[in-house]
Amino acid sequence: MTQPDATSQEMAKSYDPRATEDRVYEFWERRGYFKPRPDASKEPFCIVMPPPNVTGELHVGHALTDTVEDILIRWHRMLGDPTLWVPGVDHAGIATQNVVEKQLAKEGLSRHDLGRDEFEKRVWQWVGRYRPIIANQHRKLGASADWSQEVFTLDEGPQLAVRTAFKKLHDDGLIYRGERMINWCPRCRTALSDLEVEHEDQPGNLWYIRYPLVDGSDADGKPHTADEYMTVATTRPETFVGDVAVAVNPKDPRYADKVGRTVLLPVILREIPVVADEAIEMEFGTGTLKVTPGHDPVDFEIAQRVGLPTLNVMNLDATLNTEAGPYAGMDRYEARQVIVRDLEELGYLVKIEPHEMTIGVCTRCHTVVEPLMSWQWFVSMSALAAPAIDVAREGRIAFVPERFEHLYLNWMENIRDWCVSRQLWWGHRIPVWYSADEDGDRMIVTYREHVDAAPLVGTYNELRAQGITHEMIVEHATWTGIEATPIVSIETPERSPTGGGHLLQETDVLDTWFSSGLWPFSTLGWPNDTPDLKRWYPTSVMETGYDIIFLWVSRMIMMGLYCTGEAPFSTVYLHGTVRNEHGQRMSKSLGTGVDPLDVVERFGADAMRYTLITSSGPGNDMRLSDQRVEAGRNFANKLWNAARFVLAMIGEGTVRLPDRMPAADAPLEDRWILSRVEGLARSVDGQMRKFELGEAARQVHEFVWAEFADWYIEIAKVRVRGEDAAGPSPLPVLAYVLDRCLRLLHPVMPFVTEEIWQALARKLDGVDEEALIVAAFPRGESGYHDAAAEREMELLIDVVRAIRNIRAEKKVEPARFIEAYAVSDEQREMLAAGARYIETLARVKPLRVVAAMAEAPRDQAATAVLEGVTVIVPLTGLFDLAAEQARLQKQIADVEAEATRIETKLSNEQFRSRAPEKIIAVEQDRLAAVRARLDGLRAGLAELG
RNA sequence: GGGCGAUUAGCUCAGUUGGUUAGAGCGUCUCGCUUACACCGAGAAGGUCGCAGGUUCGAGUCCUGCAUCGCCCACCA
Repeated sequence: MTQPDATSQEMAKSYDPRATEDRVYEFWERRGYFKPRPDASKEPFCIVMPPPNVTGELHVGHALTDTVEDILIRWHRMLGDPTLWVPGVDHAGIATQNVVEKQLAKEGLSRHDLGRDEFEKRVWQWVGRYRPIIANQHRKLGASADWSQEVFTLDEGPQLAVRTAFKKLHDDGLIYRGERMINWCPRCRTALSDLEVEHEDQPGNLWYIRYPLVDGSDADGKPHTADEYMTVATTRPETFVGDVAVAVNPKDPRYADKVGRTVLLPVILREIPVVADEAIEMEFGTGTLKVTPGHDPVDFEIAQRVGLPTLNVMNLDATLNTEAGPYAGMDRYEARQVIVRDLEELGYLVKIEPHEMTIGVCTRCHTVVEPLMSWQWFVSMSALAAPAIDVAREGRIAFVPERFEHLYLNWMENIRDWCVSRQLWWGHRIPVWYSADEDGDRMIVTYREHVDAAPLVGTYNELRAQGITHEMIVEHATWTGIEATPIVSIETPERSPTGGGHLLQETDVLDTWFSSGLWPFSTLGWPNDTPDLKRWYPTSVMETGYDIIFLWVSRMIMMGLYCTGEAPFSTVYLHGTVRNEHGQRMSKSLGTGVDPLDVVERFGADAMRYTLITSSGPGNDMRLSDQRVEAGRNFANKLWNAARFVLAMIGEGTVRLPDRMPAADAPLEDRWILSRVEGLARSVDGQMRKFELGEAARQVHEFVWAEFADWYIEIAKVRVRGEDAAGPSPLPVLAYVLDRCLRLLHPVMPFVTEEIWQALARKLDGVDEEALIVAAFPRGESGYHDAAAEREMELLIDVVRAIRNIRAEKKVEPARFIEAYAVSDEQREMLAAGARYIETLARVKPLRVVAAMAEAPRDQAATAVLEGVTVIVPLTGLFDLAAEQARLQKQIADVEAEATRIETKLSNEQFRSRAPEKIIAVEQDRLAAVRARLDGLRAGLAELG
C-alpha cells in the first residue's frame, strides 16, 4: 500500500500541522475517500451541508458546523456505512446583492447604472471569486465532503427545483399574490419576511397630540371645531397625516360619549371618526389611539374590524408622499421634526414623555423597517405546517438537544403566512409571467432608462403609447401585474395560454430561504427521480445552528414533506453560537470576530476542531480563546510524541497485533490497558450514538494522556530497557492501543491521526486497511474486558503515587533512589510482579514486598495506608517526627469522617430497607476498606510514639 | 408579556437514566531540562455545585419559588 508521501522522514520532535494537513488532505481527496462507498447491506448516512453564503469567507461558526458534521461523517464512514456529505454554497440574495452594491458604490456606481443584466454579471463575478475560496477553507478545516457533488443554490438543478416547487404550491392554492401589510426596508428597497426583522429596544418619546372635536359645520360647509379635544399618545407623530380615525376602548367611560363623533386632523384638516375597539388599552397613554392603518399592523387590523379605509402616506424610500400635503417629499424622520414643531406652534402638542420602545430593523442593514401595504407573493403556511408539526410530535424527526423541539412546535403552531417576494435583482426570479397583450392595462410598469431621470410610471399600454417598445420595457423597467392573470410555468413560456405573445416575467425574486427550504432534496436531483435522490433521501442528520430553526429548519421540514412526501431528515442536531473569549458575538464590523483560518494557521485544524467540539455541550454557546486552542494543540502534540515513542520502539521491524484476549498470566499492565481501551471504545460508541461528540473526544483525551501515556508507556519503557527483557514484549500491546486511540480520535482530529497511522500501519502485520479515514471504528467488542486487572493495576498505581507523594512532602531529592516497603498479605504476588515498575516510576531501590508489618522497619519511616497495602518509606535523616504525626493525624481525621458517614448511612433503617441491595453491598464493602485503612493509619501513628 | 438557557475551583467549561470522597483544561504554588513530548513530567493547594423550600434511604442531578445574567418569541400605540 502506498502512503501519503508522508512520514518517510523521521518524525519531528513536535507535531507540525502546517507540514502535514494540506498533504494529508490532498492524499484523501486524490484517493477518492470522500466519495461514498456502496454497501447495499448497510444503511446509508447522508448529511447535506448548510450552504454558507457567498458573501464572503467562512467564520468560526462555519468551522463549528464543519467540525460537527465532519465528525459524524467520518465516524459513519469508519463504521462502514455508505456515507455522503454534500457541500454547497448559498447565493444569499439580499446579503450578496448588498455586498456587491457596496463594492459598486466604491466605484461611484449603483446597480441602476449597470442595469439588471450587467449587475447580475457583476454578482456572478463575485460568486466566481468566492466559491473556490470557500471550498478551500472547508478543506483547510478538514471537511471530508464529496466535492464532486458541490451545489450552488443558483445551479440548474436548484433552479428547476425552485420553479417546480413554486408551480406546485401555486397550483395547490398555497401561493397567492395580494396586498398585505409587510415589512419594508427603505434602504434595501424590498419587502422582508417577519423573520428578517430584528427587534431592538430603543429609547423614544411618546408625543401627546390633541385633535379638536368637530361640532357641526360652518356656514361654508367646513367643519366647525368645538373647544373640546381628544388627546392621543403616539411614538410616531409623522404618521398622523395617515390617520383615519381615533379609537378608544368601548368600555372606557371617559370617552363613551365621544364615540361616533368626529375630530379634525390639524394642518391636514381631514375629518376622521372616533371609533371603539377592544384592542385599545385603557391604561396606556390617554387610552386613545390614533389609527394609522397604512403604517401599523395593529391599526390595520382595527381599521379592518371597524371598516375604515387604509391610507398610504409613504413612498418606498420612506419619504412622505403627496397624501402628506405640506410634508410631501420629506424623509420620515425629517417630517417627524417638522410635524412636531408645527403641532407645537399651533398648540396641538400637549406634552412629550420619554418612552422605551421596541423597533423593527432590517437584519441585513439595520435600517428601521417600515410596515406598509404592498402587493407581494405569499406562501400560505397553515396547511404546510400541519404535517410538519406531526412529524416532530410523532418522533419521526428527533431534535438534539430535545428542548428545541418545543421551540419549533411553538413557532409552527403560531405560524403566519410567508412573504416570499423580494424586490431584488439577485436570486431566483419568480416563475410567473404576465401577458402584456392581454393584460397591458393591468400591469403597472416603472420605467427608468437613465438613473438620473425620474422614473416613468404607468400601465404597460400607456408606456407603449408613449413610444416605449416592449424590448425597452423588458430591459429597463420593473413591473407588477397587480390585476393581471399570472401565468405560472416551470419552463419559460413562448406565449400566454390564450395566445398573447408579449410576455413579461415577474421582476421580483424569491426570498433566499425559499430555495434553502428545498435544499435537502434539490441538491440530490429533485424534482427528477435521480439515483442520488433514491439512495440518499431522506437524509440522516441536519446539523445547523439553533438560531435558524425557524428561518431554515422549519421550512425544510415543511417543504420536504410537501414536495417529497417525506421528512427530509430524521435528526436535527443544533449547535450553539461561538463567541470570542470575552463572550461577545463574533462580528466583522465590530472587529470581534475570530478567523478560523488564522486559528488553523497558528494551532492546526485538529487543535481547533478538538477545542470547538469539547468547549460546550450540544446546543450550548461557547467561548473560543487561544488558551483553549493551545490545549488542543498540546494534545495533538502529546499524541504525536506517544506515537513517536512507539514507532521508535518498533524500529525497523514489524509487529503483530494481539488478536485474542490476553492469557491470565500475561503481564498485568497489558491486561489492564487492553481492558481499559476496550471500555473506552464502548463508551465512545455510546457517546457518539447520543451525539455527545464532545464528551467522546474528552474521554479519548483522558485515556491517551492519563492512562496510555502516563502509565502504560512509562511501564513499557521499563520492560523494554530492563536487563530482564526476557518477558513478553510490550510492543504488540503498545501498537494495538495506539492504533485504537488513532481510530477513536480520527473523526475529531483527522490530520494528525492519519499522519501517525500511515507510519504505524506500515509496521503492523494483519492490518489490511489502506488509510485511517476508511479504517474500522472500534466499538469495544473485542472481549478484552478484565475487571480484576483494572482493580489490581489501580492499586499498583496508587502505590507509586503514595511513594511519590511522600517523597515530595519530605523533599527527597528527585534523583535519589530510596528504599521502600510494601506490606500486604493478599496482594503480595501482584506487588512483587510489579516491583520493578514501582521502583522505576517512584525512584525506589529496592522495593521490598513483605507480608506483615513486623517485617518492615518502623523507625523514622513515613506510612501510607492504601486498600490492602501499606507503604512504608524509611526516611532516616529526612524524618521529622512531628510532621509525620501531623500527616497521619490529618489522614486519620479524613478517613474517620468518611467511616462515620458510611456507618451513619448503614445504620439508617430507612436506607437498609429501601435502598437497592447492590448499593448497600457497595457501602458495606467501602466501610470495610475504610476501616482497614483506619486501623493501619492508627497503628502507624501509635508506633511513632 | 410569554418561553428557553445559564448560574459547579481564580478563569473557561464537563458532569447525559438520582447512588463511592464532584471532574477537566488553563491559571497558581513546590520540585524536575529523567534518551516520546518543557506544546513535558512529579507533587500540591483550591469548590457551602446561585438562594430558599420540597420529594427521596440518598439530590450538583427531580419538583416549587426567588435572584442575577443571556437568548428567543410577542401588535400595548
